[in-house]
Amino acid sequence: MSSGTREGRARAAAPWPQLPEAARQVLLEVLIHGPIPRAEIAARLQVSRPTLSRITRQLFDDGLLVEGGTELRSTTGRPSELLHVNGAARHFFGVKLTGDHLYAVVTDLTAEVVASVATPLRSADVTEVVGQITEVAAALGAAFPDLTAAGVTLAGTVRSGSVHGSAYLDWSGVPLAGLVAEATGLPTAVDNDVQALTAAEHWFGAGAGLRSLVLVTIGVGIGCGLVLNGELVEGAHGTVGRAAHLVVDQSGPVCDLGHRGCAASYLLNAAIVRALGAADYADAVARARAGDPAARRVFGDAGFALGIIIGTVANLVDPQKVLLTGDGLPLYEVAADRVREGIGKSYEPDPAQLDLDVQSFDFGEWARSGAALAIRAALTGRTASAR
Amino acid sequence: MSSGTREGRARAAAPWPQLPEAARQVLLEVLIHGPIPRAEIAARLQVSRPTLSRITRQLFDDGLLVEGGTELRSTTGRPSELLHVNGAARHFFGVKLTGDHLYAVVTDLTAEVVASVATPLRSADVTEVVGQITEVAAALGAAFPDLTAAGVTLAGTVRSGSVHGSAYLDWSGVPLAGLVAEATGLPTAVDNDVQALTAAEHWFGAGAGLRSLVLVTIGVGIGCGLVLNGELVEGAHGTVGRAAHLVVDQSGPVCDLGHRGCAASYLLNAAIVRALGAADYADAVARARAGDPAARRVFGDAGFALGIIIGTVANLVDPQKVLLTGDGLPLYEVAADRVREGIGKSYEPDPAQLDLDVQSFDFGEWARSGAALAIRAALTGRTASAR
DNA sequence: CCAGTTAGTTTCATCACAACACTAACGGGT
DNA sequence: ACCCGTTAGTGTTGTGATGAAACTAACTGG
Repeated sequence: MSSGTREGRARAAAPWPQLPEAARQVLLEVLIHGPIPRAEIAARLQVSRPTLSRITRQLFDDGLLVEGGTELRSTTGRPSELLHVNGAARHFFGVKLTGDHLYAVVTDLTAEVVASVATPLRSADVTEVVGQITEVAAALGAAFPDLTAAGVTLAGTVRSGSVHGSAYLDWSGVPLAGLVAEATGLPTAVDNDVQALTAAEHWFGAGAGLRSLVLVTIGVGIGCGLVLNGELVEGAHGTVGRAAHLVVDQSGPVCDLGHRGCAASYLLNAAIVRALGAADYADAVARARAGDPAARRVFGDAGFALGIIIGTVANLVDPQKVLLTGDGLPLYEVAADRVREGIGKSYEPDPAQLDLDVQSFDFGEWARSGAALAIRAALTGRTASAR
Repeated sequence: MSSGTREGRARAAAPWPQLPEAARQVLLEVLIHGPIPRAEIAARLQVSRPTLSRITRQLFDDGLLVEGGTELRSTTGRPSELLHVNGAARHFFGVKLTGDHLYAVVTDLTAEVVASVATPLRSADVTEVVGQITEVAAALGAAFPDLTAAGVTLAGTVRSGSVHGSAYLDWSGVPLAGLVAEATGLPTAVDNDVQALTAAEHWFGAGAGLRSLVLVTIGVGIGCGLVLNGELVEGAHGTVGRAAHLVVDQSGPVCDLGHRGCAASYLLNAAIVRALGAADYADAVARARAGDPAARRVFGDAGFALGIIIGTVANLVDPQKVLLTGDGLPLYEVAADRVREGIGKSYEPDPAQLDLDVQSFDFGEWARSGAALAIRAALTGRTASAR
């Protein structure tokens, strides 16, 4: 049995070149900091230029890096050649599972989406879902024979590739990474969706390369991810980023957990829909945009609660930047002033030092962050799959 | 001017041997994990035994490491020799400043206090305070000619050795590390007191070697420090760990910032004294211990607020351990059940996974954590002083 | 007292690295 | 147009750190 998994890994790992640690670091640097001259990489990684030359040559030979364009870093002298990641060199498979749907994408090495699919889940049974993932991987992957790794994200508690509790799928103790790796033959990483999105933003998004970062997602759920000291905070028990039930106003509505006036009771899409008696979230947003006073009040209060969350988390970890995203983002359009008010009420330092960055969102982001997870695992050598 | 500071650093850095990076890592490992066999260090640092031998020999020659005792790691074979840090090899100077007092200690390399002093501050003027620190360093250091480095802690915002805002001393933009380094001739590190205490607990205390850790201090102020991914979280603007003003109950008392029912309004020593009309905190504690119903209620509410803070922070960062300490610790003795209640109310995962560790406290800890800061700076090479 | 086992050290070949020296590519002055 | 100064990038080579292998040391149990 153990030899079986070992073979599985060997077979799967084959398409990914055995990069030495130094080469991985260089590739990562180019990935995160975009087109970048050699000199800057050498400075960042504290290596000499000859060493960097040797490493980049290897990466050129592997087709992972290409040169393109030049940049004058000073008024005189020879211009630098800029290094780019050759995205097309490898492709990755990303999946987001919800309670009833499967969203899948194929991205290139720069996490650019090149194909995507969304289908309803046939069943919530683990084996069925793994089977369906495998089918989608085969279908999408047909055009990309160089699929290198897979990443699966879902809402819930994930510890080292095993799902230990999921809000929408009633799974517990499911070694999903191993199962998907075995079924697809791809090294597979599995993580919580918000964690994966945080990592994706930190490597490929608005938070690229920052030392610290807070990501807040709003929508069907409320999520929070942290990057501190340049690393994703993983949590000792896989339950990092619980910020949904902060107390906002005890005379408020009641949430699912029975808290009166917690952030979730104002902020969740479902809470907004319920408070307005709207048909769905889109309807509620439409009413707020049309100027309906009740809708504006409900969205305003939700915005205030969001501000409290942002301010509270920022108080605690003092990040360089706070990213806000999620399918509930229309809330911010409608009630940005109330969000600011909530931040002002809770954030203790000078509000000017809080850099809030609102990132547009579509549902494909979740699946893309699965692919980003796969890229991350491949590059850090943590093939969280078959271990 | 710049040559002056450079000379200052060169003069001061002399007593600390120029340890190569690898040797520093080994020394650190022994410091944090106590008496430890070679094999374990080699495994942790991923180096071969020959390499480790070479490094330890260097450290023996420098007098920083000693062998002592043996340990049988298996039933058969030669026993391992345990490595200890030779604490007496170096001494460090630690200072805590309050608004009106100066607390100073000398510790050895293992952060064991070997001498201590407390004196009133003659003045809150920067130059005066630096002068007084220098006097105390000279007096205490007379018995320890091998003083290697100094560390100063105080409440307030500290960024790279400069004090940018202090609650009790009205300083702003004071390059304290540089000033003390110049006056004492010792490489000097300066940091926020709670940050320093967190670092001290992480290296020398109950959180030694943990990957993640939350420290909550209660007393005159409320502080919170974070260690995540094995590193102290420093904060992008030096304002990490603001947790004092979390909303607990909006029908509660009002704090200094005008918040109604925030944690600080219940929890600060001053708030408890005020609520009870007590003479001082000791009086309030005595009344609660004697069973006075009003006192028990006030302390109980404070305990509940403390529980909310602990639960909220633990929700967010999911630490391996939460350490509780500070001069307000009698509160926990009196109202442990209400603290647990507050945690239960706010902490979302299974409360059993929250490992709360209450650490006894005396005021010398603050100064000791200054020395720990100095040790940390010396060992990580970050002489935060003269830069 | 010897075999078996693990700890620690010495020796030595290997390898990665940075210093050095060189070529390449650019702007600007004459 | 051409040279010069400047910076980017690349071979070459000596140095130094490392781990594999072999060896010695220290212990237990038969």
